[in-house]
Amino acid sequence: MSPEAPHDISRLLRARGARVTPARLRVLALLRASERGLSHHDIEQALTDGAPVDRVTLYRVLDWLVEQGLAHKVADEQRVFRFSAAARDDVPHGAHAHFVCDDCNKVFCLDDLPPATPRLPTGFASTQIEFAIHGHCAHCNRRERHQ
Amino acid sequence: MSPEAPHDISRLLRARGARVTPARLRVLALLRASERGLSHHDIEQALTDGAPVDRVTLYRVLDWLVEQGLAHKVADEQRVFRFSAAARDDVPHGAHAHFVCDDCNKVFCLDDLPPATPRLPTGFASTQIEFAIHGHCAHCNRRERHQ
DNA sequence: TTGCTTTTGCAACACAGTTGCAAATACAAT
DNA sequence: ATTGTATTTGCAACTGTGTTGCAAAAGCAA
Repeated sequence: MSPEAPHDISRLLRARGARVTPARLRVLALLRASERGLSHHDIEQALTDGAPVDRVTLYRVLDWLVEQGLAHKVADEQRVFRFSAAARDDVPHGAHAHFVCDDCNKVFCLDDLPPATPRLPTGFASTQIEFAIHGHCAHCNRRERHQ
Repeated sequence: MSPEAPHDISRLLRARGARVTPARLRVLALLRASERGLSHHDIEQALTDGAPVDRVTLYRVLDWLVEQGLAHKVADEQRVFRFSAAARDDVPHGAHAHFVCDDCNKVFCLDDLPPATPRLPTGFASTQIEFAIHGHCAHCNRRERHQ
């Protein structure tokens, strides 16, 4: 993962008509540089440069990033939310399947997977389909084999 | 769902060399009679017959049932554990398909759903497929229409 | 009934995440 | 640059789910 200049991230935020704040810059940069899905706690620990970010602010920044489609939010096995940066040109969510690596907790978008709408019981109406495949990603598979 | 006699459940527990207690009987009977996954809170509410079950006891009974292979434990999107009775002849893992009502937040099991294993990028390995359809259930749809 | 082991109930705790609100600040308009 | 304003932040207190330790109660076998 090549490190990105703060300016790039800044432009990314501005392009969404959003305010560019240090917290958003730092958190998104961190997510984009990370090989793994990070928990709130992980991120709090990792943000050692500059002023410490308030717990609540961090929660809000993370939720905002998810809302903006810039990050993914998935609950891990210990039912703790883990966040990872979304792919650059991300399609609106619900339109594609996700791959969740149970080793590094990263979320990969599988754009070319059309989740076929199945038949539902009478009276049920579907608004969104969530399709997540769990397993081990290529990177973690490779690392596993070398041990 | 045909209701089961307490005696049947009792035999089921005894067959595992386990002690038959009221809490275990009532909780397992409830899970077996329910069509959807139940949260700890749901179960606490539902156990109106007889003496109220202690919070902690309920947690322990549920974990014990899971440990015994008599129940499944899954964290939902709101990171709350939901429990459901295990099928008699247990289907291979990863075949779970759910409908999540975004109004009442209940989870329905969709038995007859084809979880076709899709093709993954090279190096990726799938262990479990999570397929959740979000929308409005029949009950909430009806209620919505009457307002 | 006795005796031993498992299970229960209680109180207190741990931890992730949330809410309300006043102070700070990004940014646009002057 | 200065000002005005809506957004964002930081703090404190709170919610809800799940856990731990331990003494009392209950299941079950002899």
